[in-house]
Amino acid sequence: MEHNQILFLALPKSSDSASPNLSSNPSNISQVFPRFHFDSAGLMKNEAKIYQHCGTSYGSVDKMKSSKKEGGKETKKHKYAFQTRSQVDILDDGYRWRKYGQKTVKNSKFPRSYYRCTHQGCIVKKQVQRLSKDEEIVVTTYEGIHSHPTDETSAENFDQILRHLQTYNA
DNA sequence: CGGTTTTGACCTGCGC
DNA sequence: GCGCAGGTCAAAACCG
Repeated sequence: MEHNQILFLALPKSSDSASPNLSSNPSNISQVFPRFHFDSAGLMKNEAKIYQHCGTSYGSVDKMKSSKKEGGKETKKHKYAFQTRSQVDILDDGYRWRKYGQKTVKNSKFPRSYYRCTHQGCIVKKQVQRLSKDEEIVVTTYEGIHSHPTDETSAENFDQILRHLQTYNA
C-alpha cells in the first residue's frame, strides 16, 4: 500500500477519442467507490483540480445499444476507468472479486484480467490492464454499480490509499 | 473442502 | 460471409 498511488488520470479511450457525453457527476463515482467519501468538500475540490489539469473527465458513460429490443434505444452503462501507479495489479477496494478470464490485448504486451464481484446478485465487473507504455501504470475499469455494502475490514486498506490520494493532491 | 485462479475453448460484434 | 479481437465460460488445478 505504500507503493499505491491513485492518480485518477484521464480515461484512456484508445479508439474513441472524443466521447461526447462525459459525465462528471461525483455522486455516480461515489456509488462505484463507496469508500471514497466524495461529500468531503476539500477532497472533491482537489479531484476537480486533477481532472481539470488532465483536461478531461474522470469517467465515461458508455452508450450501449440495448440488445435489439427497444428499437435500438441507447442505454447508459456505468463504466468508470482510472489509472493507478502501483506494483500490484489488484487494489483492495473493499469488494471481493473473482477472476473469470484473462486475455492478451492487441498493442499491449500485458494481458487484461477480468473480474466479477463475488457478492450474490451483484453483477459488477472490472477489468485490470497494465499499460505497455508505462508498466508502472495499471488501468482499472469498473462496470456497474454495487448494490451492497463493502467488506468493512478490508476497506480500511482502501482508506489508506485514499489518504495517499489526498497527500498526492496536496 | 469450498472458494478462487488458470487456461483453452467458445461466443459475439465488427470491419473488410 | 469470414476472420480477427475482445469478452465469457467452465473444468481442472490450486490454495487456505
